[in-house]
Amino acid sequence: MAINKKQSFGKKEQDLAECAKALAHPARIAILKVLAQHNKCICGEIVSVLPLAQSTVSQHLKELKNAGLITGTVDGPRSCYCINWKAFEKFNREFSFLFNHLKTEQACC
Amino acid sequence: MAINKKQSFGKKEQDLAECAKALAHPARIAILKVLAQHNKCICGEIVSVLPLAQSTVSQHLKELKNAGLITGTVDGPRSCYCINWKAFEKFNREFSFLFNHLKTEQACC
DNA sequence: ATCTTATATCGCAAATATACGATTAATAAA
DNA sequence: TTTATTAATCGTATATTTGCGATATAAGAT
Repeated sequence: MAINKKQSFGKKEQDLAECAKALAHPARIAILKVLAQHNKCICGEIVSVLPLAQSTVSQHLKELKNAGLITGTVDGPRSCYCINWKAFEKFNREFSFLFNHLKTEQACC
Repeated sequence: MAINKKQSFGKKEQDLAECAKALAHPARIAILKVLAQHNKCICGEIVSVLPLAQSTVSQHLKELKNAGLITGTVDGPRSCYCINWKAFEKFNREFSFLFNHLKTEQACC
């Protein structure tokens, strides 16, 4: 694109969009699902479950971490990721807050 | 990318990701916010509020409509968009459902 | 010290998204 | 019928994302 216009929107809009972007790929949804089901540190199991190369999974994990949706600690040759439930709750809260005006009214089209 | 791997994931994951992708831009969040505040059909007002060209806004509206998050009817020289609250509720439901395992437990990292 | 194992990072190619101006389409107004 | 007016679509350039193989890194095992 010619210019990046994202900066011209409010911080809330940018943050929400950023978080949504992290969720905008089935691989990352699948990763989160695995993490949620375990709800404990798991390591290379994610790669074996997903139909993607190790490097690709690592990249997706990095994006989820950057977005704050998961936490991760490196522990030598293996690392450990967990869901950051607080971030999810925040996302849900912000998300609802933005749109919870007049929800009961009927749309006209 | 060489190959599109999105198809190798489940339908639920794909749908959720698709919906998240529609939310993954501050302009579209801003559009939804405006629509939510009005909760009635508004037309060119969106263009005048956003810092984007008319054609760009139209494209964003199209994406939101494709994702099912808004409804739109063309009415001659002006069109009319509304939030599809049902779609939002569904998104919220699916989203929570995917991750509501063991939410109360503490993550380990 | 070398080998193994698990994971991150780099570099690249291909696909998709973003943004705009120009054009088109479709109705209302004159 | 001609002339606005409003919004969709087309064509396009540029930016970003996706995905992989190759390589690097970091610790444990031998």
